[in-house]
Amino acid sequence: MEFKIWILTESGQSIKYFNQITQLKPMIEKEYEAQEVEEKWVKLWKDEMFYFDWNSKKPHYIIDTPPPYPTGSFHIGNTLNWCYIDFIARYKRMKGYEVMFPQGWDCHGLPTEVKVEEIHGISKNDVPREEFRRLCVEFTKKNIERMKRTMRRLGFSIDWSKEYITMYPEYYRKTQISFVRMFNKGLIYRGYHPVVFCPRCQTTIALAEIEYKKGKTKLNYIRFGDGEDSVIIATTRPELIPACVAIAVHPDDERYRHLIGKKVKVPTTDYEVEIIADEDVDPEFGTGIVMICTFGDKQDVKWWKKHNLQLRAVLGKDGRLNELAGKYKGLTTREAREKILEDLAREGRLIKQEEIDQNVGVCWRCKTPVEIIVEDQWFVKVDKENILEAARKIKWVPEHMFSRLESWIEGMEWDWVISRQRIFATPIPVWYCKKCGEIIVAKEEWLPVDPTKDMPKEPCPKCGGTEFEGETDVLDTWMDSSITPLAITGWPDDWKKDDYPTSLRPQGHDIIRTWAFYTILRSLALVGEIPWKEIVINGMVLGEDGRKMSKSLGNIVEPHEVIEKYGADALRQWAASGVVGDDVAFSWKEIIAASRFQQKFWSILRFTLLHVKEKPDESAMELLRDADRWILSKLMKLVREVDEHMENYRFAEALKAIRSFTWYEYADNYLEIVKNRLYSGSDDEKKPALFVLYTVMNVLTRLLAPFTPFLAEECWQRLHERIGEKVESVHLQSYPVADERFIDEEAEKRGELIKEIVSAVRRFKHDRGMALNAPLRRIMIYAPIEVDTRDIAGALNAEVELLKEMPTIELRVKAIKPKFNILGPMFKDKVKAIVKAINGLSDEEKLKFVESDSIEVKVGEEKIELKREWFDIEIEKVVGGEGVEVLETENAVIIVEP
RNA sequence: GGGCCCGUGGUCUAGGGGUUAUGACGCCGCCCUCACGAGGCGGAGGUCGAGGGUUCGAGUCCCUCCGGGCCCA
Repeated sequence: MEFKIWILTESGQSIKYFNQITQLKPMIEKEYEAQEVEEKWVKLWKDEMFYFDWNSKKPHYIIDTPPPYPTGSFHIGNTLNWCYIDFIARYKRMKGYEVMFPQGWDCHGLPTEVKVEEIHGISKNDVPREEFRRLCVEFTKKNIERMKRTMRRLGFSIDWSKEYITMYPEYYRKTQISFVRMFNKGLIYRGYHPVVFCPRCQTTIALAEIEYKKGKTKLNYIRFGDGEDSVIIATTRPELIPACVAIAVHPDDERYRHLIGKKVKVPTTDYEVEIIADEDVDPEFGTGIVMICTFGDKQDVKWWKKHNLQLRAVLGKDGRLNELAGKYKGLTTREAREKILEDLAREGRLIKQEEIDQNVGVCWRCKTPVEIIVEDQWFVKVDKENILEAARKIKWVPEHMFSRLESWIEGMEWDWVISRQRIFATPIPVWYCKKCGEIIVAKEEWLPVDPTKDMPKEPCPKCGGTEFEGETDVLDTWMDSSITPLAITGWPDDWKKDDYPTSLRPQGHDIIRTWAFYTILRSLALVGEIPWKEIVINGMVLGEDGRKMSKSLGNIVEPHEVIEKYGADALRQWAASGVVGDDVAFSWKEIIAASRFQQKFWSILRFTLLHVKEKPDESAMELLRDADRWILSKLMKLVREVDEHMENYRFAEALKAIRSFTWYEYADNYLEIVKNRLYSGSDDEKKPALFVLYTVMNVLTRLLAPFTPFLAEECWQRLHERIGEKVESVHLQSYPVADERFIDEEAEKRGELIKEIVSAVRRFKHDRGMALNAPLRRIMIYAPIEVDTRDIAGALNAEVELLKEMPTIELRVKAIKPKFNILGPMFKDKVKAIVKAINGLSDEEKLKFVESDSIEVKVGEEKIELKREWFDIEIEKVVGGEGVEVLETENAVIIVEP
């Protein structure tokens, strides 16, 4: 490989953080090949670049990264979330922090179980629990690998040595410890709770597993009680009358207010229930009187909890009514419905029936309507006040996201149910004594444990029994993921207390009520502290049509499609384009614009490398011209601005500022202005321009590094390779700091004037149909400040003369524009009249006003003195000259001899 | 039904009391300028969702309505 050797001698490339020598070509290509460059750096960058070191003396910055659910594809919504994290991580790292950007995987859960059943054509109960779990683990591993590839391709600066996987014993041991500790603190208990149940599949199912099917049903009007105090209720579930525990009306319903508090007998039974008031009752539905049963639907559960009603669990797991239903015992719901309606009709209690539309919850699998039954479940106590108070101590970005959590907490009606009747999840480390029924919770040192195959290491403490029944219920997945900030800080074995709370939680607003809420709850319960100092919330990614991405709408875009067409950096720039917290619509236009910027930046690099051949030394500083000082001053202000935006997570603003400086100030103006000097100037003339070229490229690549890590690295390396300097990755450099020596307001004014003059003359050439580099005979400039004309001459291809005095040009006041922000508060409603008076002045009066600094006008009967500085004055210059064109800009008069 | 957010040229968007409303894409015209034609220069295009209110002055603040989005019932 001769080529490689040449590179070695030419540039001495030997960068400790790269896996191999970079193959830089001596000539820079015209086109930026994002694919090629990005794939090269994915291979060259070493993971160690981003390893976090607990012993580092730098301030620590720890990110509680979301562990995604390993579905197998890292989607565009994840991309947005992770881009934000990576912008922050890279920025903080360059700002001198020791950054931890760990990565976890939230493995457990129903979708994987379903997928595994599908792939293997089995039901989870067809194989031993352990075998089923093994299949899930295997499937999940593959998915994780696929997602990791996408994440690496997107250039995320993840510390892969800090990877955690919740389905592995090392992690779920922590989950189990957290369970045990909270149980021992009395924060976890076992109790009755309604659950959704499929009578055909004989299993409880999660709310997420319910499908809703539109259908028709009959609304039955049924009379409860007799005589004066009888009421007519409307129900679609007459078979649940034996489960009726109350009757409810709306508190403001005039028709029924007198009934509140009274009791009424429930038909088909021998007991009475109370008539209560509740605002959730819809007076428009049916008769406006509703019966509450345990349980017809979720609303019943809500009422049951709220009003602390008794429980009449008439429905058994077999889907039949039990002894509480009296003579209807043993009937299925359908049979019971017919029989009860028959009986009620005979008694004259069935007043009428009408057909209505109804959404029935059905089992996603067998489409059988689901029922709500009551079962023993495990709960975590929810201390609403405590959690709210803690959540207020966290900085929410954007702030209004806190109110989502707040309203959620305030509306919470019951504790967190953490038990699931599933398999692929963290086992609940509990047994029941077969002899006395005592609950035996595992000791910490026994963990991790699977109570369905492991047994307690001690006899029952209550009765000494040695036979146990292992808990088959498992934990809600949120029990795994709500301890992530603890897990990444080494809890419980080697907990870095001093690094807690962690610095940042970045996550989507869709899981504020779950992940954010549960994490705060658990952190308080386990260590008594908030989990993070700040939480940055990202929005959802919508399709190009502004609707949520979904298969049925066909508006899904996958990251790999974008990467293949435009590369990861372009996708990352798109991710930066929105406001943090807002939903962001995907946009190919934005991607294309981003990739054009990359090409523009590449062209600038190409131009830079054409001229810059060695590292400019400081002696260039003394030779700087106005144009040079101007762009350097602007550059430093850009650095300040970008830094401020980054500190406040305003990525769009930061990137926009970089892009517009690069393109519209630097490329379109500065480079055009210095071109002539670079091509045909003397060494002393070139020197300062080269200094600028080098400095700007050096600063811009670092500013861009968090956003476009690949492009930035490539340009950074090419620039240094060109000047023969060994450098480490741009991602290990410090973020630019504004060099105050270059901030120079006067130079900026002169630079702006140069820019103004150059573009005015270019516009003039354009209007005349001349080529922009066509020669002009002579240009004379009159301007309020003195300016270096040499670059103007070069840029315009003309001789330039600076006039000391305004040539025979007459002045005329073109416009007097009132500054309303000054006049408004001073003269209130008289402003309009004043403006009218000013506009009514003659040309001479106006000129006199401008020259004398004040004028007196009459408004009605009143005389008002007006100051010049209360107005913006526009002065027009009138020239009598011949054979010249006069161009007037804001700050200069340009006389062109074509 | 509840909570939160958002309606600005054709499309997307900046701006959160001050005159003439930002930029991008698209559109129209001109220029093959030695880094870039996926470029440069110039231009047309908006009664800021509707109605009311506060104010000397309202995309901007308040109220109502209409439309959209997300989350939760």
